Amino acid sequence: MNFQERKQKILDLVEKEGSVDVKRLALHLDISEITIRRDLAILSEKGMIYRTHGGAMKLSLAHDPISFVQKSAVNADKKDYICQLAAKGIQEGDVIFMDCGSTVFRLCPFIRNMRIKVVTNSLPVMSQLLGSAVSVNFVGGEIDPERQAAHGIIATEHIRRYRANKAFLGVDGISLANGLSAASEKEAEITLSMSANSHETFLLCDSGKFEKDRYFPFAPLSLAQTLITDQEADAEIIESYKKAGLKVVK
Amino acid sequence: MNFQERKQKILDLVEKEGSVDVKRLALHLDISEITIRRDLAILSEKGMIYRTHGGAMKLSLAHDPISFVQKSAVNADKKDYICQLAAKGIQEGDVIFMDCGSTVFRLCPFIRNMRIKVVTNSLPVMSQLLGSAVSVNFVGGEIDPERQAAHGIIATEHIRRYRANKAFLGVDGISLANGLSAASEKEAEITLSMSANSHETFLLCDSGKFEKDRYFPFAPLSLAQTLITDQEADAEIIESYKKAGLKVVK
DNA sequence: TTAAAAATGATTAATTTTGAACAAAATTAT
DNA sequence: ATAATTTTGTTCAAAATTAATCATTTTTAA
Repeated sequence: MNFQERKQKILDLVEKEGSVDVKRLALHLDISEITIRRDLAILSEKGMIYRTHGGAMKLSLAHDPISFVQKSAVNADKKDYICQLAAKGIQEGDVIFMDCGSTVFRLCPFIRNMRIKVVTNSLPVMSQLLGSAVSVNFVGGEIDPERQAAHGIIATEHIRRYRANKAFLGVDGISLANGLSAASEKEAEITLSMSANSHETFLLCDSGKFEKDRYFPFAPLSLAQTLITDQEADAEIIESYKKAGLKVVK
Repeated sequence: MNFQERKQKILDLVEKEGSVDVKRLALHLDISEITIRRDLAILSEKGMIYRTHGGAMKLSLAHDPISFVQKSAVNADKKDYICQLAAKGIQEGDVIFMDCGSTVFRLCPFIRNMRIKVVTNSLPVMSQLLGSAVSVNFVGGEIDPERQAAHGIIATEHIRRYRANKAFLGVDGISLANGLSAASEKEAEITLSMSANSHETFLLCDSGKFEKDRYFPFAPLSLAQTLITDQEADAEIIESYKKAGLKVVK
């Protein structure tokens, strides 16, 4: 295995994983650590990776959205389960909306290899899907650094310019009495416009949010056609949502 | 087995496997290693394969895609000098356009602490400015993964919605005869609309691009009011640009 | 046929790459 | 803050690869 081949593998791994460490590379490529270090030194010299203590990182956009990745790790299992179900509802050629929720974000790995168009206002989603088979359309507007997403008049106008088959949206709360609720007006606005401009709306919502109302109730349950949730969801509550007209997948 | 036959087999193998090594080729083609080396030297001389230590590999695998950050590091000194000058032209409260050129990208560190609004179609620029004092407005649209930026109808429409004091734009070529030229139609479109919607247009252009024409000439010199360049710029050329109406800063 | 030219192989020296050992620097834990 | 650990840089030696030189074989052409 010569330098060129190692270089390929290292770069691939850095691209795929976001970061690598010397030990694992040495083991994986079956070569000494000192050589890996030399390789990394060359690659970072060329500006192709960012050298860290003990390894290297992807440079470019990787920095900021990483913080989001960690946040989305709360209830990761449930969210992944939900996303895996959601991905089954997507076909090649689809045009889909994805909002800036942390559950929706976890849909990315499941759709990277699909030839679909994604319209999103979420920076982390875009970052995850760039360079994949997915064609990404980012919703423009003022960027909220905290939410890592675009919101506002221009963003909703942008969304209105497009027509999607499916919208995959997160909500912060859902209840029979007050419908869907969000933690901020801004997010609600995006949810509404994405839903309005897509043929079918999927709600990605873990069971922990059932019968919880958040700061800003903004829509009836009927905004969505399908609710995708996890297996711990209470049967009785599900039944009541079904009666309200939602198709529930779990 | 003569050279022509070996050449064919070597090329086939390189194509199929991606990479080959001298030892195996010598064994496989039943010929000495030195001959294989000579063959590889000829093939690589002709640019048909990439010679590595101990073997050879496919050109496409050996050549690595230059990342944006890496590209921006070419002529970094000149670019930084230009950007430092450009930053002096920015005041608190300004609304500025920044395009997706690699020179413009390097303006980011100089403006991070300014309370201004930046409208940009460049992902790296946005990434650099997020979390700083700058308020970032990202131009939406289809994201070109290679250029790391948004282009197209929706992007230009988005730009038209805003009015900026100043536009900081890169060009790929500039000449007295043919004006400004770009490497792609898409980039030219963005440059034009940013310039049209800002009060003053600054061209950030290192002297290496003077009197060079690129693929797509798209505007006369008069599109910009000010040209910011480096100190190595030829005095005579500068004089001619000044006569054409440009204010030149260096 | 026979000399000249070209291609190949063998040997050896030079170069490049890799690995090992250890001190210096940086990071982490106490 | 201090000690322990990890990571890194440096130096040197070993191994692998290549380049150079020259002899041998094969091909070419008069």
